[in-house]
Amino acid sequence: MQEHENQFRDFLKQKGLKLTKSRNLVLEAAFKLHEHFDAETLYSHIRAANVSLATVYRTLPLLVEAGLIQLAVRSEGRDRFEHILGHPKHVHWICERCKQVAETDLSSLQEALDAEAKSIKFQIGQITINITGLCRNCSIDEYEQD
Amino acid sequence: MQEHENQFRDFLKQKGLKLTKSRNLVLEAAFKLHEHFDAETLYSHIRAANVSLATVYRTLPLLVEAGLIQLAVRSEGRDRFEHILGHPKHVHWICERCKQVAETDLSSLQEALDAEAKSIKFQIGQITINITGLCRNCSIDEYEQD
DNA sequence: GATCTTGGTGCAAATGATTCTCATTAAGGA
DNA sequence: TCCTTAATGAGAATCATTTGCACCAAGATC
Ligand SMILES: [Mn+2]
Ligand SMILES: [Mn+2]
Ligand SMILES: [Zn+2]
Ligand SMILES: [Zn+2]
Repeated sequence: MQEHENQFRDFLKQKGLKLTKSRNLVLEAAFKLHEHFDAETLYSHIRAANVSLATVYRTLPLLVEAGLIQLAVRSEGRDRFEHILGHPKHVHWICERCKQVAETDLSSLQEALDAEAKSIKFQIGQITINITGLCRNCSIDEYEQD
Repeated sequence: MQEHENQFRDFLKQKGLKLTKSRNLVLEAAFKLHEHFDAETLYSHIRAANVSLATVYRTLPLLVEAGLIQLAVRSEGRDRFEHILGHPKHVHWICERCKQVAETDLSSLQEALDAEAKSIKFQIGQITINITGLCRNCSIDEYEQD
């Protein structure tokens, strides 16, 4: 039994919700993927098991509330998530030109954020640090174009 | 003539776009408001001048590209923006319970981010740091509830 | 394990923010 | 002032996400 399964079960029990076959499939799909995913992607991985897209949409916020996944970015009009467990906090560097998303460790910023949170007495749930701009390749291209 | 007007005019000229009455009204509305705003809000402030909602939506990305405004948060399904000029970079502390958004200065993090950017040769455009969780009041409430 | 209560599910229709189409207008360079 | 062409208003179209509803299945109880 994986840790995320335990965590989800505990979360549901504590909320008086049921652990269903469909919810479990959504969870498993989310942890099988190791990149950002949207609802449709998750759905494509489990539709064969007769899980509806609506249920995927209904389960996603549960996983977020359980602290298992989080919204990573929103691109092309769709919300893209990523699982959290086993995936250390990171910064997203989003290239506006090629749309690629790079990640770097967040630890160098963590301390400053925690201090700030403490001073305003804010209880941190999730941290999103997304930086848009030009990746190395694309800023080189820009230069050459002029 | 305000600085944002100059900046917008220059941006448009450099892109070969026209400075129209409607675009100017959108710009002015965005800088008259000093909180986060969505397209509909902007629209409500200038609809009397016969500016269409479509034009508001068309102008918003121009203002973003011009570096005059940026996406602040997405809440209740709507994109909310904020103007940048005269509004130093800041972190958003978003309470999941009361939905209030507090802001703190970003300068303590700026240095670490710049160093990181330099090392991966990423040219920073905009920085979004949004932290969700519980604000002081709401975390007190949670405690009392149990 | 059978029963019961209640939330969960699939499916299809609804919603709503954002985008697009198109006929008409107006920047702004010549 | 004239001309070219992008921009605009109005409304229709998109499409990710949400909902309503009739049936189903967790999981608590006995
Ligand atoms: Mn990520
Ligand atoms: Mn802000
Ligand atoms: Zn790139
Ligand atoms: Zn709060």
